[in-house]
Amino acid sequence: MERKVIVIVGPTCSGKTRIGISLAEKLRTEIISADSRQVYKYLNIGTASPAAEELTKIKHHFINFLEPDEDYNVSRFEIDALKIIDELFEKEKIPLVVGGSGLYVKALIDGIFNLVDVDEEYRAELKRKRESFGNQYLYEELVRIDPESASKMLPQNWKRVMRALEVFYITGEPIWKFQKSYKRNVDCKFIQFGLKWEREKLYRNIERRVDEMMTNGLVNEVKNIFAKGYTKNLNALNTVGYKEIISYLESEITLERAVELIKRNTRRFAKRQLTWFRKDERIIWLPIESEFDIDNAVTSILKEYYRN
RNA sequence: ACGUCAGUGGCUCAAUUGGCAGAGCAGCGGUCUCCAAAACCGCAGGUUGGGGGUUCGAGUCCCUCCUGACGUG
Repeated sequence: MERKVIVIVGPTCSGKTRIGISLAEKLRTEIISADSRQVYKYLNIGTASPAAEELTKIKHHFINFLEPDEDYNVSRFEIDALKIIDELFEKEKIPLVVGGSGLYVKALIDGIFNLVDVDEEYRAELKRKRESFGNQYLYEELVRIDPESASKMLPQNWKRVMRALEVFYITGEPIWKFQKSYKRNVDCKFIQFGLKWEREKLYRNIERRVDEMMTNGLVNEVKNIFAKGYTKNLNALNTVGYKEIISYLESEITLERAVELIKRNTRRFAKRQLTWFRKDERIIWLPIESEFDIDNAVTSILKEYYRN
């Protein structure tokens, strides 16, 4: 059997979940989710995770499989997802990847250099340094050890600066060497499909969905997460829909304002996703005008898949 | 009708004594090799309600008209 993988990408609220499930049913296969937030348990409403009944109908990988305080990252995703892909091929199923986390999808398709495990202690140290001395301090440290990478970043972008420092600390080599030399060989062909909506329609979908999240009890979902003992500074909760509700629960903003912000931040997020995916010329874009086209998209994907 | 206040980008507002019309939000574009729904960067947008006047120079002062809010009749 030829090792071809179907990948569905697109911004939030574009109908990936629905198309994915519909395709999975037709192909009698399973879904590999490439979503950095749906990986967490208890974050369902706010991440628009597939509904419980959908999850029982179709097997989904990487949804609700981590506690909110567990660490996860792209590199682990690449390794884990490749393993699932192999397993599916062995069962003679067509792997179906569905997701909106651009970097996750990219890592799966093109690979990402995989260093030793993250050094949590050093990360904490960098965090402390930033808190006491500021971005500029960290940046200057990077300029000293890896001026080439430093020249490509700004001091304000502390996450990148920290990552570069971290890589140097662990390996003794500048990060750009790994970025440049990395090559992966996987005997798999990935066919990517992107769901393309008119911007205005997409934004309308977003607004409608945020309203739905509220009526479905997003506030309670957040309260329940706290009730389980999790704290607000978890990466899992640094997520659109959650951070705003947390601000509301801490009386920093009104509920109305929180909803407004969720809508705004989701729009911005969608825009960033579009910027990311637009760059990838391998994506086959499927124009979608309305909900009805979602079914047509499934047909197009199947046709394209078997044509290849 | 008279009086008072206001009118500046799509929205909310800045702009010393008259001295280069600015900011936030919204919008748009971009960056991205393990916290990525994260973390960043950039761009555009204005005949300052219209018209006239004073002045080297007007968002700002004067006149007039328009619009809106409030007050009095």
